[in-house]
Amino acid sequence: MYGTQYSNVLIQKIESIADLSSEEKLALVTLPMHVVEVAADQDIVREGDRPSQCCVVLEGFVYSYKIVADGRRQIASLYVAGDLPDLQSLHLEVMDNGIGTMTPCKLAFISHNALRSLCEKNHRITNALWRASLIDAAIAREWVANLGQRNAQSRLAHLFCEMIVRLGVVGLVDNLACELPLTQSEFGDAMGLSTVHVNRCLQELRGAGLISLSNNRLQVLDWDGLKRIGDFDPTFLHLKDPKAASPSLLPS
Amino acid sequence: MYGTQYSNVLIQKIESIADLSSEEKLALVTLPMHVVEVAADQDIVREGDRPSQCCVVLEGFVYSYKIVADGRRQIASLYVAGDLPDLQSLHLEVMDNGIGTMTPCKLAFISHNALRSLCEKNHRITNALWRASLIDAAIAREWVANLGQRNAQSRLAHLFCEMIVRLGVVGLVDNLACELPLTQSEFGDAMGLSTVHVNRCLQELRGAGLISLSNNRLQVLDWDGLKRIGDFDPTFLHLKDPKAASPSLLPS
DNA sequence: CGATACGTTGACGGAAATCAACCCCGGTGG
DNA sequence: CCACCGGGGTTGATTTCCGTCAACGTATCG
Repeated sequence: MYGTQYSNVLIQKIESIADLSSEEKLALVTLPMHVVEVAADQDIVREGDRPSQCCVVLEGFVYSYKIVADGRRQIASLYVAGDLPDLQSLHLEVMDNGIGTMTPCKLAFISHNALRSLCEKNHRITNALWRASLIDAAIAREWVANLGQRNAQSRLAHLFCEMIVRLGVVGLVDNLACELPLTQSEFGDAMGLSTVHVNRCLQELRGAGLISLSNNRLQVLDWDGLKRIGDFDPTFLHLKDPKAASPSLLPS
Repeated sequence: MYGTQYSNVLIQKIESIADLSSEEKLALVTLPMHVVEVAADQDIVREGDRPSQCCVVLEGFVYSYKIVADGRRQIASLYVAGDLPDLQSLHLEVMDNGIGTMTPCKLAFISHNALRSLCEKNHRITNALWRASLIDAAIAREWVANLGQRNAQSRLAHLFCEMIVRLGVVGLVDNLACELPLTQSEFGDAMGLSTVHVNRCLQELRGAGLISLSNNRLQVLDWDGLKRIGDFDPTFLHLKDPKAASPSLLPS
């Protein structure tokens, strides 16, 4: 089965970070992929697994996580439409983190073999995928700075800015608003905070007129203010088009 | 100038994570590189730079960092002999972090052009370098978990374990001891802790008989104990040889 | 010799965790 | 139909880990 009808989201994502010729787009579109619908709160791969395929998020929210000694969970990154949560498995045999769905998801699976042979034929696609994995790493480094140096309010503001920009790239932001279906406990696991403290910080952000957040929906009310509180600089997302990093300037 | 006499450290590092044929090793050894000695506490590249070359650490300690709003610094990773601290610049135009020396260093610079043309000629080298950058990302994710979920003592213990394994791979560990020339303030910037608290935690780790640390030298006294306190699992380093991840079992 | 960097110690304060309720709401099943 | 339940959100009281401030010791170096 070919996932042609879904491939636009992958293409759109790759094109936001690299240039593709029309033949390259065709090569990506005709990649054999296997589209699957997965319910919420399911593991896609687990720590220790040795996947033989990579997964593309077509719809829904996916996250990667690590469990530490006392059972606490750290969410290490969030993945949205167009992202490749386990691209690393193409070159790292065993998974050092788990990957799961936060919401019902539509996922496309592409075998390592198909990806590898495409990469051998086309350096520019190799480079684009390599670049995608480097951006993933850049996001992880930004999270290190976020967790290591910023206070709770700032961390959450930074995360909201990141998600607005990343979701904007794939057309999931309208007028500074987007779906963001994380529970407060999941925000806590992502930002290294307790649920209770997340709740209080959200109230402060709401009270300051920066955001509204309810029913899994984020609405940014003051983009510049939120950026300032979150100390957000979109450089680390390495978008080709810098305008995409200033969602408040984009037409909707 | 060819850096043949230094290339063994790069080869050794790449071989610890991927297989190389002798032609591939030759290709790496004959890569045109420019060897430079740099004093301690110098920036190699700064946030916002657009490098045209990548740097290989031959000797010394290098780190990457980010400065956040109020001037605080987060050290995002440490790099030792064999590491490529700014490999990302091969595919990401502008640096989103700075890179600096902690000690006097010997560095080899390789132009992006040379690296790119080598990659075009040889997929296996491309894949090995890609793999190196994915391991970098895996380390960053592990740091996210470290900063987000572990307490101060545990974070430091985890860092010590990581450095023992990574330095062991390039032959810089003898009998569970290595150079680790970070000041307590630098440990703090790396682990998101204040200098004072680093100091107190180090005393606890020393008091518990797990390590001794002085004069820029780390001696692990109880590897299993340190691993336990640090909740350390070397999977995330993705070494080819699992024995290298258990330094206490290795002959010295 | 003073200057400076690094390490150490004590006192104090604060950000965030923990503990424990309680509310609201949608689902479900007796 | 309504009682019950569980998940998510909210709140207050209390605790704890860690940061900040400030002082002091020690070693190195120009």
